[in-house]
Amino acid sequence: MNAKVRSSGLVKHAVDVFWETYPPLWRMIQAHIREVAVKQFNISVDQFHILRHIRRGRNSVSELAEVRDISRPAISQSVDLLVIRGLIFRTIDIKDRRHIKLDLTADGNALMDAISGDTRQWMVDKFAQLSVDEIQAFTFSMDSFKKII
Amino acid sequence: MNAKVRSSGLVKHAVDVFWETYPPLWRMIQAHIREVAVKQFNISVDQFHILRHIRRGRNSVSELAEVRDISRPAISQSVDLLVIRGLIFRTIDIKDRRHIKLDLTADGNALMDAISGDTRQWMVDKFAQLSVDEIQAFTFSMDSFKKII
DNA sequence: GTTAATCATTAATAAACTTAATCAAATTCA
DNA sequence: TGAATTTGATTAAGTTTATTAATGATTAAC
Repeated sequence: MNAKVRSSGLVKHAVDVFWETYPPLWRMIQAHIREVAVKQFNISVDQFHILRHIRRGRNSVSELAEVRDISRPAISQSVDLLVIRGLIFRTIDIKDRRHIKLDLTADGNALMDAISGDTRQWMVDKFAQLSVDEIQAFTFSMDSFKKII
Repeated sequence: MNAKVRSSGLVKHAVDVFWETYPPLWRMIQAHIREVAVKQFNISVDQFHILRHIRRGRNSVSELAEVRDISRPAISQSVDLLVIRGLIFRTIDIKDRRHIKLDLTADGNALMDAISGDTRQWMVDKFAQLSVDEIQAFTFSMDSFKKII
């Protein structure tokens, strides 16, 4: 068996393991966010993610649509709701009046601080159940994935 | 700095890295599935996941609702569509006539073979861009996550 | 300067989800 | 036993959230 065949089996196995673990872990985290965001703050998980992206600097409808992989009108509608709820606000770019910049209001930031803080602590508690080796392997491999995203 | 503090920083960093990589990677894979499933076979990504779970043995409405974290009526409706499309079929359990087992038809299996095969190959190609160390770290860490799911 | 492209939105509609109610079957227990 | 409860699935009605097509406003291209 040569190196090519060995590494090929390695990759196939990695893909199998991916499907066993990756989706359920993501679902578990989404469920926790739903618990906090919906039950305590009455915003949907999708709205949470939109706020999260805006906070990280994806502050236009087009960028949000691209990063969330849904249509611009859909984002526009969600943004509208978040504006009405006083969590974000729009500002027209003077340089190019087609661009509308989105930013979190003080309320929006406070809400995100609360949800992110809660979720983060919950995740830290979860991750803390793993060994140092396991954490390091996770961090290392996640970093490596940035190359192929 | 003692071990506790070091490992705490380690965990916090892992959570940060998680948010940088995990959601975009998942979105990228979902986008690929959408490309194949929707464009070539005209089923939604959610329908693909339902078929995937049925194929893996989650063959009741309740199990699917639990694993997908949505209501049973929602699953029931999706299942109905998949039955109409001839991709799955229902069988009543003789032992307990409340239970209705779901299974893929020959068409359903063929469709899943096509989509899974395509997606799997695409993922293998993606993963193959990583080094052996990186793949092994990923597999190791994903395996370790099974403990906390 | 007219045409084309870009960014965001509105309008109309469709898909997918929710809760509440219903039905059928099995289980519990007074 | 048999009445009440539980369980699994579905139906019904209504809400949310997405889509496509069309519109408005602004900028870029030729």
